[in-house]
Amino acid sequence: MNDVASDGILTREKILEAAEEVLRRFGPSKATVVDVARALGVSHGSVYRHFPSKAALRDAVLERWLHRITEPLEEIVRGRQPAPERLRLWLEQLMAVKRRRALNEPELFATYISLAGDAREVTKAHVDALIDQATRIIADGVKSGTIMAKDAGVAARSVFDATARFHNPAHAGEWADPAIDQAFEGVWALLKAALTARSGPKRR
Amino acid sequence: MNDVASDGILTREKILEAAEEVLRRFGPSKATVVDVARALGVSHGSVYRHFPSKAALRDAVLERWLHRITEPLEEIVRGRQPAPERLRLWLEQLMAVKRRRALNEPELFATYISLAGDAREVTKAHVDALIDQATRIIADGVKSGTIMAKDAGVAARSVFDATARFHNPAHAGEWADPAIDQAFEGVWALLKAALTARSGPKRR
DNA sequence: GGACTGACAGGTTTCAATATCTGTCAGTCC
DNA sequence: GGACTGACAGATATTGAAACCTGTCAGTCC
Repeated sequence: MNDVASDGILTREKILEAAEEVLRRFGPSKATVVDVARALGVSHGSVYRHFPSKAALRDAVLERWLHRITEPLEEIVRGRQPAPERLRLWLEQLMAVKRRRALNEPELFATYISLAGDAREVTKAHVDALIDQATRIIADGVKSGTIMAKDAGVAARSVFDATARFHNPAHAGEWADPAIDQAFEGVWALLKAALTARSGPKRR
Repeated sequence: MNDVASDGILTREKILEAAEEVLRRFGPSKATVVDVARALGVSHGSVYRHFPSKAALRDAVLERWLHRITEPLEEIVRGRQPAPERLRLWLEQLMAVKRRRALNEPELFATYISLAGDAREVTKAHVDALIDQATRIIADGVKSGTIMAKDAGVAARSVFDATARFHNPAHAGEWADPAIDQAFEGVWALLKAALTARSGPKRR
């Protein structure tokens, strides 16, 4: 009995693909390594040759999945709009992607949420990548004078934190509320005001 | 067999007290109406004379519990500090209370969190009460010229949303992170800048 | 007569026995 | 000889029967 998937060689990539499909179908609580192996026509022992544990496999799947969020955002980061506008576009796109995934891939989204409790590393790396993107936009704005910020990195993290309700999966349940867009407008108005204010220390 | 608690009359208030104690001890998943009745030395049927359902009882307990959060904050709302300072104090106090409760009353806190999924009414009322407090502070600041905002209510809701990470129970797990205070400082700096900026439309 | 009881139906939770899963490794097979 | 298998121990999940809970109501008891 030897029929490693379609054409014979078991690669890390093939396992990841099958594992993602299994996770998508069964969800984080029901997906097993045995299922993944079965999908590949392989014994589960073989999977352990490529990944040290189920957790490592799951993390790798999610890393890939999260990378597919950050990657398209790069295009916006490198855009030519004025930085404040670009930051807003970036936030909108981020929110849109998260909401789309919460709707269309609920099982993987649930896996992502449950991950926050377990291995925080992958999640943290994802957040860091996003904040890095925001930092680049803001630094760009500072350089061209469209944004005021002492430290682009701190400002980016603060913008990310302040908009948590709109992109953090912990709030996914609230995204159905139609008032959410209005709420974002309110927060964005404050952030924009803060970032584009004519600066200088407060004067009483 | 007739020994209604200590001194004979079963009141709504006594039931609430006992129910809170039971919830505190057993948590939201294990507390039962029978437990509450047992604690009062009463049959569970009697409890249903005062509350139409277990959910209604649980909601009433939480309403009381949440009221004990908003009430002490009133003192700050009515304080004499300049509005921006008062808003900051109010936020700090709010965060402190939430964190203290998450630590000291984990079972009731868990009940509160689980409530977000079920009956949203009580939670919503609590949020509305908090936003009303923030609105009063901001309106006060607008009146005395220390805060710039077109609509105090909108600004208050936005401040509340932007600081969700620091007081929303969905983020309770992150409150242990020592970087959380620094993160709050960053967000507060933006909010303060936005609310105290010398206003006027952006001029390029 | 009105607050309280206790037995009840239908639904949910618990518990322990059974099945499945994870991670390992000696052995098979090209 | 290196990728893969399959049997294994210990841990985790599933299952079905029994126990328990919710919500109701006719009836008891001051």
